[in-house]
This record gives sequence, structure tokens and C-alpha cells, in this order.
Amino acid sequence: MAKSRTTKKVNKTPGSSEEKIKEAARKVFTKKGFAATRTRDIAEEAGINLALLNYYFRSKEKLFEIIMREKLFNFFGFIGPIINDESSSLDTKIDGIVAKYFELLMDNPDIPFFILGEARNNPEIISNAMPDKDLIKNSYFIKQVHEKKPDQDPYQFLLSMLGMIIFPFVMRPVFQRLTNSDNAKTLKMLLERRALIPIWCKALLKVK
Amino acid sequence: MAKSRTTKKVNKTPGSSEEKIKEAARKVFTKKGFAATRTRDIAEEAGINLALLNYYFRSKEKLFEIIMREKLFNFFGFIGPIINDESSSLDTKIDGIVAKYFELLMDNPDIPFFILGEARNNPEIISNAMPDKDLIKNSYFIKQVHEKKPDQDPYQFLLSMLGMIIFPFVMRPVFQRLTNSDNAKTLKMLLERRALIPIWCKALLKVK
DNA sequence: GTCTATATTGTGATAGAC
DNA sequence: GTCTATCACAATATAGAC
Repeated sequence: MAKSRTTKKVNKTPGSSEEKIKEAARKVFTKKGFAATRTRDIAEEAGINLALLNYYFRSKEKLFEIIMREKLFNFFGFIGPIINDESSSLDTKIDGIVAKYFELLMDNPDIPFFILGEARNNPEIISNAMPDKDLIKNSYFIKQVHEKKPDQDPYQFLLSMLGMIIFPFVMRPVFQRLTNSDNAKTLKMLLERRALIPIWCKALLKVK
Repeated sequence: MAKSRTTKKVNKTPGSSEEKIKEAARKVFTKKGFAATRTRDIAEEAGINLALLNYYFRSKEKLFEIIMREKLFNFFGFIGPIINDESSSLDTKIDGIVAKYFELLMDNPDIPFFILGEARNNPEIISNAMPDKDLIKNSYFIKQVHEKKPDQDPYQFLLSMLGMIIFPFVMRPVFQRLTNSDNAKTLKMLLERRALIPIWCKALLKVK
């Protein structure tokens, strides 16, 4: 109904069905991946009728693409300002990247796996949905790493840094089984790790 | 038919249908994961009829479990002898682990993602299918790391080492898009990396 | 916009001939 | 052991009432 002047809305508000579906889709897609997710799971999680999902988003694929675009932007876009700051030192950038990613990953531990997994089945999605394809390649950060270690591929350092940051989150379920850790213990380890990684990264740049 | 004395076989030979299905299942499951794999994909890849898959393995789940067990054993079992060798130094173990994992990952780059992905949906599978649940926890390697850095959780080092080794393989599709690398360039990077990581790992143990 | 009911397709599994 | 044909059900998507 919602025809009266007072209740008319743009319907992008948090409580709207459209937003509830997107919120549910974020949760279910990132946790289970595209193939293992059923539209019924999303509808149920959102507390709405299944038909509404198709009413708003036409298909499972279309809804998925929207969420993926969002996540890619979250994951790569937000470090743009840090890695392209020409006034900050390399050490400062390392501190910033580690801090920002830990902040993001603590709240959204499933994002990396989600992106990496879907990129496997469909690599073009990265090129298509990335805010700026050459963001990292052309970054000032990569230039600074190259200047620091001119005889080494700067991506070697980048991969080690990202690996140290992201891998524990990706590996968490396996890790907890392998080490008999509970959530509290793992959390403690991750907090300890947030302080450790910048020190280690700087050590890597000084080797030899 | 195969009734005559000369052609009678145990049918675990490489050319048998059963083995062809398993080989196809290894390939398709590890590449696409359980949910995204259709039994028809496996049958087609194996060049056999779909009905044969159920004849030999009863169900998709049962076939999957067999493959998962195999992969877990490949991935964790084979470092057992290295990490529990009480006569070798920590540095020697690092060299061995890096070399062994690179060897394995160069041939089977999809294994880590496969294991990590399925462990997400079903964490118990790790406990259930692992050759030895406490292999790493009780290893002599962990003891040696702890002795070297008594004031630090030894898993911090292990996670960094594994992250540096495994993460590039997991991230490869995304990495190639982000850096505009082709396969040849990535391969060169990985070979360079195999030599670099042991040096870096030893550097991490000397920090502070 | 939201629901119920249903069409349609995809997919795992089986029956039964050879 | 291997195939063809088919079942049974699950899952996406749509039609149409309200």
C-alpha cells in the first residue's frame, strides 16, 4: 500500500525488503559461496518471501554480482588512499595496511575466501568488478618497495605481507582443528599477530 | 566379459573405469569444490557413463569423501617425517618443508583451496579424515620453534611460513589479474620465491 | 509490494536390458 | 561391467491473486 505522503520512501532504507535481502545475501553468499547457496537460504535469512528476491533482483546471478562488486570494492578499494599516499614512508604504509586489513578481517573474516573462491570459477569477475584494475600495479607503494629492494620483484614482498595477514583468517577452521584451539584462543593469537606482522614485514625488507 | 584367465584383473589398474572415475573426481572436485561439481562433469571427464559412477561409489558424497581423505593425507601426512625428525635442526626443517610444499603445490595448486573451502562448510571433515589429528600440535618442529622464541606463540611463526608458501597459490587467479601477469611470469615469480622463503623464515626467527 | 501456487529446469540416483 | 532410459526431488524462476 504505502501510498500516503508520510510513509512514501525511496526504499533503500535499512528496514526495506530490498535492503534486507541484500544484507542476507551478503551473509549467506560470503559464508557458503555461490554454488552452495540456495535462494531459499537467503529468503529465509532475510525473513521475506522467496518470490520477492526475484522481484527485486531478477535472478540469483544478478544478486550475486551486486554483492561481489561490493565486496571487491571493500577489499581492494579502501587501501587505495594508503598505498598511493606519496607523502608517507614505506614503514608507515605497512603499519596502515596491516591495521586496516585486520580491522576489516576481524569483522568480515569470510571476505578473502569468498573473493578467492569465486575468482577461481570465474576469473573475469575480478577484471570486471574491480574498482580500478591497475590500482596495485601502479601504486606508489609498489614503487617504494622496488626502490628499497631493486634486485627483487616487489610482488614477492607484497605476497608475503598479504599472506601473513590474510592466510590465518582463510585457514582458521582448519587451524583450530589442527591446534585444538577454541575461538577465544584464536582471537588472542590474532590480536598478538596484528602487532607482530608490521615488525616482521620491516624485517623482511632488511634481509641481506 | 573378462572371464578368461589372461584378462582377469583386480581392476585397480590405471586404465580401469573405477580408477578413471577417481582420477576425474580428483580433478573436478579439487577445481570446483563439492557443491559446484556435478556428477555428470565427473563422468564426462572420465569418459564413462554416469550410471557407472553410482555403480562403483554409491553416491557423490561417498566419492567425495574418498578424494578428500586422499588429499588430506597428501597435504598433511607427507610432512610428518620432516617435522618429527629429532635429529635435524630447525633450519633444516624449514628448508625441507618449503621444498616439499613447493614440489607438491607446483603439481597440485588447487589442493589448499579445496581443503580450506570444504573445511568451511564442514569442519568436522578435518578431524575425521586427518591421518593424525595432533600431528602438528605434538610435532618436534613446534617444540623447536618454541625453544627458539620462548616468549612467542610458535603458531605465529608456522602461520607466517605457511602463509608465505601457500597464499600465492591460493591467490594466483586474482594475483594474475591484479598484476597483469601471464602464466610464464607467475611461474618465474614462484621459482624465485621458493629460494626466498627459507631465507625470510630464518630472518623471522631472528627478529628482536 | 507481497504473497501462494505452479511451471521449469537441473541433477543425483536407479531399474533393467545387454 | 556398461549402457539407455527414466524417476524423484530439489532449486530457480514466474504467473497471477490480493
